[in-house]
Amino acid sequence: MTAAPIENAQPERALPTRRERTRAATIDEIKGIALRLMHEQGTTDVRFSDIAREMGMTAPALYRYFADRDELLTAMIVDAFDDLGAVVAAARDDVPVGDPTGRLFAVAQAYRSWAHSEPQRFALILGMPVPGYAAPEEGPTTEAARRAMFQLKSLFFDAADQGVLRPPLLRYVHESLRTCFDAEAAAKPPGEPALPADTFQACLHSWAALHGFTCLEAYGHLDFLPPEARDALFASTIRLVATTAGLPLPSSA
Amino acid sequence: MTAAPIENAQPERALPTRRERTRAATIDEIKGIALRLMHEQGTTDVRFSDIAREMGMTAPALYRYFADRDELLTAMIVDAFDDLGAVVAAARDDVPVGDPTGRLFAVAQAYRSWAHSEPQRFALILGMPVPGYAAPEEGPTTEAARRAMFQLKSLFFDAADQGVLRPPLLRYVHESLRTCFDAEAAAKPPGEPALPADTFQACLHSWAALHGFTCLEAYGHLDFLPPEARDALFASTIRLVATTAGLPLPSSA
DNA sequence: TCAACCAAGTTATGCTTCGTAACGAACACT
DNA sequence: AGTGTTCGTTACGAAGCATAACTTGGTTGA
Repeated sequence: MTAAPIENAQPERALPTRRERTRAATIDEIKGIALRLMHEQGTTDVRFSDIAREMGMTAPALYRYFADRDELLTAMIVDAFDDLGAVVAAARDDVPVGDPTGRLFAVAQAYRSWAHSEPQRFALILGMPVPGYAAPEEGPTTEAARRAMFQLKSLFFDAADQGVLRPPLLRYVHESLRTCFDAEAAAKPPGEPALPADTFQACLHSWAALHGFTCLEAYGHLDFLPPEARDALFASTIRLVATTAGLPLPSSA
Repeated sequence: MTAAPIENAQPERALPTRRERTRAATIDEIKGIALRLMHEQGTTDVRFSDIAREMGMTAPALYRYFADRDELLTAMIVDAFDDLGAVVAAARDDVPVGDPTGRLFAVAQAYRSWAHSEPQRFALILGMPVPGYAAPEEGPTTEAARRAMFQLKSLFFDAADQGVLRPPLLRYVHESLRTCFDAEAAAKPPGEPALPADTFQACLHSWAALHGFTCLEAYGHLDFLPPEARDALFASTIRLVATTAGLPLPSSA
C-alpha cells in the first residue's frame, strides 16, 4: 500500500499539510479495507457500502475520495502492479547476479506465490477486466504494468550482461516478430544492450509458460494435484523454461 | 448451445411432450441471450432483467427456468466446457492421426481462437470464479471440465499409440508427480495404454504454455504486438512445445 | 362438455446497491 | 471572531435480485 495520494499528486515541495496527511491515510485505509474484503470474499467485486461499513462510515462519504467504483479499481490496479513488481524485484535481487537461473527461479516463484496468495489482485491486473470496469486507455495502469513487467524482463538483460546467455533452443524468429523486437530495442536508450531477437522471443515464451502455470494454479485448476506435486511441476516447468531459453543449467535449485 | 434441459433430465423414453419442448426451447433461448449479452457487454456479469427485457418478458418469469443467477451460470459453464471440448475435438480430428504435431497445432489453435473470440466464456470456465458465484463442488461443471480437458490430452494418447512419441526433453519427474500420474493411470481401464510419466509431465507443461499464451492474448495483454506477430509468437510457442514434449518435428505448419 | 389442475407469466413488494443532492459540523487561515 | 473549505451526515431516486400473490390459458379427467 503506497502512500501516494490519488489526486492532487503535484509535488508539494515536501510540505504535506496535516489535512493532506490524514486524507492520504484515509485513502490508504479505503484501499486496504477494499483489499481485505476482496480477499475475504474471494472476488474482485467490492461494494462501496461494505467498505464504508467496515470503516464505520456511510457510503456516500467514500465519494469524497474516489469519484466512483472505477476510480478505486484503477488505484488498486496500479497498487497491485507496483506490489507485484516490487515482490518480483526483491526476489530477483536476493539471488546474486552471477546466477541467472537462480534468479529466474526466484522471479518465477515470486510471481507464482504472489498470484496464489492473492488471486483477486492477480485477476485484477492480469485476468479479465472486471465487470463494468473499462481501463482508462493509456492511463496510469498501463504505466504501472510496464514497470512491473520490466522487472521480469530485466533478468534476461542481466544475464546477457554477464555473458552467460546461450542461444535459445528455438532460433527461428518470424519476420513480424523481429520487426517488433527491433522497434522496441530502438526505443531504448542507445547505450543499453539489446537482446538478440531469438532470446527476446524466448523471453515471451517463458512469460507465457510461467503465466499459464500461475493462472491455472491460482484459480484452482490444478487442485487435482497435491501441493508437493504442484511444486514439483512448477520446478520442472521453470527448469524447462530455463533450458529452452538458453540460461545456464540450474545451479541452486 | 446443446438442447439438453437443465432439470428433469431423466430419460423420457424419447417422448418429449409439447410443453417440455417449448420449455427446453425457452431455456436455450435464455442461455443464448445471456451469451449474446455477455459478448456485447464484454463481461461475465449477466443481469436477469436485461435478459428478460431482450426476450420481451419480465424478470421474475426467468425464475421459472433457473432458480437463481448461479444456476444459470452453472448451465452456461457446462455449455462452455462442452463447446470448447467439441471445438477442440473437431479441430483435432480434421488432421490425420499420423500427424501428431499437426494435431497439436490444430488443437492449440482451436483452444486459442475459441478463447480469443469468446473471452467471456473462457474466463467463465478457466478464469477466476465469477463474483458471487460458488461452483457446486463435484457437480456437473467438474464433469464437463474433465470431458473437455480429455480432448486436449487424447492427442498424446494417440501419438503414443502411433509409436511416434519420443521422450520429452525433460526426463526427470519428481516423486510426488510420479505418484499422481501412476494413480491416474491406475484408475483407467487396464487395456488403455498409459503414458510414461515424463510425457505426462510434458503434457502438463504443454497445457500451461498454451494456456498462458491464450490467457495473455484473450485478455489483451499481448496487444502491444500486432496480430501477425501474435500469430508468429503462437506458432513458435507451439513449435517449442512440440519439440520439448517429444512430438515429431512440424510436418504441415 | 365442464371443472379442476398446472405451468407460465404478470404486477406488486422488500431489500440492497450505486450514485447524487442538500445539509451540518469541524477545522484552517485571516 | 469570521469565512471558506473539507469531511461527514441524512435523504433521495434509479436499478437489480428475489419472493409473493394473482391471472391466464392449455391439459387432463370425470
